[in-house]
Amino acid sequence: MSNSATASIEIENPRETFKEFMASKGLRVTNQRLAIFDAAYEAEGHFTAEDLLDQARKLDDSVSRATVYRSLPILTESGLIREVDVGHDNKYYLANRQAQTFQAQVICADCDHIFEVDAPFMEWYGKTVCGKLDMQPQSQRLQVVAGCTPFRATGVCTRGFKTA
Amino acid sequence: MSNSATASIEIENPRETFKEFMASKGLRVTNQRLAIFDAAYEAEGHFTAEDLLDQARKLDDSVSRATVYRSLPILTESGLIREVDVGHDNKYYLANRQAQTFQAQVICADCDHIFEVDAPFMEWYGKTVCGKLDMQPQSQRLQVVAGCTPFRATGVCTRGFKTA
DNA sequence: GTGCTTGCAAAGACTTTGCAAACTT
DNA sequence: AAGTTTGCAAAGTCTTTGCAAGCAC
Repeated sequence: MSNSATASIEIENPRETFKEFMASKGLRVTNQRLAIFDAAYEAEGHFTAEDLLDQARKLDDSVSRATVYRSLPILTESGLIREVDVGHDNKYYLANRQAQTFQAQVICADCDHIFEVDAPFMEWYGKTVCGKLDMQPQSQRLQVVAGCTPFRATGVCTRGFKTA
Repeated sequence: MSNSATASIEIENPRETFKEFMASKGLRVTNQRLAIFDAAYEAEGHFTAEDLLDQARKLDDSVSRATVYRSLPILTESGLIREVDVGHDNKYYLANRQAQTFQAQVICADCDHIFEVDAPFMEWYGKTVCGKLDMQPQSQRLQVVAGCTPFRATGVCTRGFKTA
């Protein structure tokens, strides 16, 4: 799926990077923050704040919901996780294992799974449109909601994501 | 800004169209629903549910917040208004005066104004990506958050949108 | 008259915040 | 020791919902 020439620099040691980020910002390295970080990087795909709380508590049962909500902005600011807002529902988050460039999302209307897809032209688009408006792009997002052809034909989610 | 070949069919009589839509769905034509519709079409640009409540009450002071929230899905389903979800904050809505095709949004990071921009290639993009995933596109959105060059240079919003 | 709609107020869902205790540096 | 950070619970924001009265058809 990702066979473009898009640069995709692997982040070597994300946990250390996170500690260094906190140190550089004068933030303290607490067990709760590390548990939340670890939980985020253990996750396979996208997760919500609530998912993250559940997983972080398995690593450190003192983690509270408040701390998760207070940590998410730190994690996103560090670039180690990305926020993915698909609207309507909650916000989703995603470990940024590769320092990815421009990604679009395809949201399955049948199983709600979120697919991440490279979309390098988003950068060009942002610059082009903003140039006309005398503005400077800061971020962009592109999302497609789509029905799953095999699911609708067979009634089964052949990709292994549950049907709800 | 909108000089593409995009088809842009003007809706002749939106108010009648709305009444017909309700009749066809077996929904009753109430004063409240009409006031909400009228308020939506009086609005210049984007508005929130709360904005709509305020304006609709000027036309019919019996309109309640609950009815606004209950009417918004009807209005969007009829195609007479569009929902624009820029994430984070509330949802915004917009009278669909022209039956517009594919539009992207540019959100000003300085004054929060939402610019609507034609982006016909979104359709192509949705089809292309979904084809690879064996899916069928239902809707798509493209949004760019951008800083305002003149505002940052002069400290004044030269477009006339307030500074916050 | 029938039953969809309404306003009200309460409930929900998700997130933020005040405060004293606990912890990092 | 100094000052952040934490958990808890309460508060906040936006939206939805139960119910009896009211209105469109």
